[in-house]
Amino acid sequence: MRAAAEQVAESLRDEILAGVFPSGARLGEAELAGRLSVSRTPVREALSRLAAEGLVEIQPNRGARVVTRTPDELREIFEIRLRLEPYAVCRAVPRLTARQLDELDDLATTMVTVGRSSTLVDLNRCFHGLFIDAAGSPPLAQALRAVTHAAVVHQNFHDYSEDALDRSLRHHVEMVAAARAGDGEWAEAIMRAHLCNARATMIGGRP
Amino acid sequence: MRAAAEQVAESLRDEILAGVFPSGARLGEAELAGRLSVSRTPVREALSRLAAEGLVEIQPNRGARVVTRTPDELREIFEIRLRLEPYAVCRAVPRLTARQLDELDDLATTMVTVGRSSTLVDLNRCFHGLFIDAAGSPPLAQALRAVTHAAVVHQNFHDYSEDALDRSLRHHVEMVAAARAGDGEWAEAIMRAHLCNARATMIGGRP
DNA sequence: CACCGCAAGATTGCATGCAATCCTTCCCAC
DNA sequence: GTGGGAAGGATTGCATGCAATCTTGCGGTG
Repeated sequence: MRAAAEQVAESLRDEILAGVFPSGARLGEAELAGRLSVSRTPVREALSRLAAEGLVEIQPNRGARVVTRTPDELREIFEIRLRLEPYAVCRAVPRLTARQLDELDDLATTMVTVGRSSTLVDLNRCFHGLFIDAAGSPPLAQALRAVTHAAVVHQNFHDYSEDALDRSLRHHVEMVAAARAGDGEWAEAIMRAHLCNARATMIGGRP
Repeated sequence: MRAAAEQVAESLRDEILAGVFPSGARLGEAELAGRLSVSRTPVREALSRLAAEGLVEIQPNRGARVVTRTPDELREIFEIRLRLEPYAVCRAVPRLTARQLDELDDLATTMVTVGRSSTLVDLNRCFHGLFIDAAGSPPLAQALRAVTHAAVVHQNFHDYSEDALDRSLRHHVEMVAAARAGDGEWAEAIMRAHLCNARATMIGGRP
């Protein structure tokens, strides 16, 4: 993409995922343009892009807002992730380099030590993102990022019970073990459990 | 989206999916703006949008082109569809109205009669799109449209063998029967076979 | 007191203009 | 004859300006 627009999009994406803009926050073009010292044109382009990524929604003549998902949509997003992300992990395992394995190890162990901090969601995003990238399938990565991003916006680990959070972190560690063992099937199974655990705690039990 | 930009995007989307612009065709901003009697601004916005939809790819300072997928990417797109579209059909079946069932019937039977015409791909797109919409899950629809669009660009039924095309059309009819019976499991199974059949003929046998 | 209509301010949508980058082609040196 | 390089044209990227639309606050009316 274009340099300035790319920078604006990246900055906005980071800030939205970091929670700087809460869900539903209004994103005025002029305000963003002023904040980043660019014209409104690249801002509009970035907003368009983020809208397609599922991070913001644009209403004609009414501006852009950070997306708000209904509980139903959140549940659906997990259904999609459950069907794609385990597959991505299975594909990724045989392609992981030693360097990437170490990085995953770092992320998993760090997440255990940092506890409930704001960096936890960042580390989690990196962890899942690394697997998605390592799957080596641009279409898969595109499809998954759209839904994982949308989920992350509403995920801050605050809702996790002590038990659920503990399980989630152990899943990461176990997934790295499975990856080191080269067992894609194992890693895929853990990812499936990982997402079910997340779904149960985020959405609540089956109604 | 904005009125003019929306119109440009829709027009471009239709023309790309209709094959007016072949895969890899250059999409100059000035040319498109002139053709549709708008300024370059909405054209740029539409191209950005279509890029996010996976229909075109934008290279910085080098303009936009209709996407070209490698065989590997096409194969991956089918892997994604195989994991999402049967699920979408299963969800859609209990939600289909009588009117939608009739429409599906029309589409399926029409596709049998028209034979290998250029409208076949359009009808096919409507058929699959109706199921996707009827699933009633915006995130699922978004994820699926991105990959199905990209696949349609490279799909013109020319590569289908007589047998494969026959199977494909019968699948549609059977899917409608399953939907009328309210049997989501049945419809889901046929959709899975339908996609495997398409994958086999479009990609070729397993290497 | 509540509700509807209206006008001013604010914001978005599009057109246009200019600078930056890329592609083409021609020329020159080897 | 071939390869490298530079100038010209063409195209993209961004900034700015203006018209159209929406939001907000106020006044009037029932």
